[in-house]
Amino acid sequence: MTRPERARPGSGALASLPSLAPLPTAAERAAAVIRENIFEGKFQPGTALPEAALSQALQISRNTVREAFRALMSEHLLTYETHKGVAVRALTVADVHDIYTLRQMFETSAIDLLDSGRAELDPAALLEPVAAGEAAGAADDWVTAGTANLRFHSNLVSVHGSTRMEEFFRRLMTEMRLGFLALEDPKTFHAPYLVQNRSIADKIIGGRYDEARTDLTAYLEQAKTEVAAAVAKQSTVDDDR
Amino acid sequence: MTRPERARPGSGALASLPSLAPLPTAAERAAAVIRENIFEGKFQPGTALPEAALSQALQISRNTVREAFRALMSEHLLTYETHKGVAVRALTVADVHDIYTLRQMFETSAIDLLDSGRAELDPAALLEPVAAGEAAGAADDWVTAGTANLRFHSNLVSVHGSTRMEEFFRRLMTEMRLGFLALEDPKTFHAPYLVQNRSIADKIIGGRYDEARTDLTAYLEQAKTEVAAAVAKQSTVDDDR
DNA sequence: TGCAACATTTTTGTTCAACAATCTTTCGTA
DNA sequence: TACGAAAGATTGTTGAACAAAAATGTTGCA
Repeated sequence: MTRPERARPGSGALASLPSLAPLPTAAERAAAVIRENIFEGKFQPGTALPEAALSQALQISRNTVREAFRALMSEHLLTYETHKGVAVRALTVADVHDIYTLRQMFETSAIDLLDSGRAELDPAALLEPVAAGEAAGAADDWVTAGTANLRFHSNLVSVHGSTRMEEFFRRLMTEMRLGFLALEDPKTFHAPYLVQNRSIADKIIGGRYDEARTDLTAYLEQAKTEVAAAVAKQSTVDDDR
Repeated sequence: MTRPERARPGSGALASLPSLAPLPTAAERAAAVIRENIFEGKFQPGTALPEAALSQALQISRNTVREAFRALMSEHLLTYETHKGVAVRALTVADVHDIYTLRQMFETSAIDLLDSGRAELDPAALLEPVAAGEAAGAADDWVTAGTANLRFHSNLVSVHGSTRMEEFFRRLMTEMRLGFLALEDPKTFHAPYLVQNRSIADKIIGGRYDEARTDLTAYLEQAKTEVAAAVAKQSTVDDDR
């Protein structure tokens, strides 16, 4: 006998839940804490993170702090120089342009794939993040809204079916979150995109691929301009300090 | 007064020279040695690398060995599992397909860029690796020929002008070298591609982009089949051991 | 004052020995 | 043979220590 069908969270929704299983190693837990602090804005871009300070704050040995740093470096959240230690990554305007150029390439080619019938897409993969973004926006939680937004675009790229592309795109999304930190008013930035994501999702699902491509390209161009401006402003502020 | 013009190494040629400057930290030097051993075939794919053994062999402490491992993990040369340590990466057939799909995407879109005049290319960037490959082939040095081959394709992708794409493509090239390790007869594999690279380079430089695209696609398809077969064979051999 | 050379302090790079936690292997028993 | 417990090997982590490099502070001089 089968159990009655009941509503289940859409694709990707569970991914945003905090994992219940505690991370196995101290280094990973430390990395998680540091990562959290970066995205919370506690450790601002450009901030140096001395090993001794983190060792004391997290109550772990310096060697373990270093392991955590290595992990975050490979996530491109920290920069490193020999004998100078690590610092929270600060995006440059060139970074922002590079990132959006690649997003344009990966996302529009995903639509091409759908358009030509070489790939298929579960509508829920787009609708779930859109709905999650709208819900977060309604609750005035713009960090969650931003993350849902990124999940929308990641799921679109997933139609390529390439594990390496997904991994690479995840990296780009991580860097986007660093860029979001530079925004002065996240609400003003994110709110319009909630509407646009809904529209793009509908067009893709409805098979109106040309319109979707056009809208997406405009979307990315606009977002790039805004984030680049925010990052530029941030770097001038840093210089003044 | 100007010095007389004299022959200079073409673009990228110097990159293949061993760096004279010794690496600053012991961890980096250790990583270089391990990397070397992998590509020399001394550490074969799938081989576990115990920390204690490397520590003794390289005369460095276990902590430093771990730092070297971290670096190589982020280069995707080593795999890692908690409490199980690291092992030399062994490509799967799925990996090979994924890699060639992405190569196809990046390389043909580079030609598109040239075709539409949105980017330009220094002919030397293609001709130098082609010549280097031919020279290495003539000297029966198929490791160098393989590396020159990869440089040819990297330089093609460079026309995108995206630092992240270049970095990502370098990763793919590194993984290709892991795949080359599975080849039974490198000469039989590489020799035909020396000729094809020359032909593709000529067509690109000559503006015959459609032909170049066709040839390149055929090239990649053929190479994918061969490397996938070699990797498949290698994995069955490993299973038998 | 401005600046260059030197001395001091801080921070990173690395080692070592030790122990806890987790696999792997071995081996005795049912 | 199959199972499971004990023994052994390997990884995860610590803390202290010192060398080496970078950052900082100080002095002396033009």
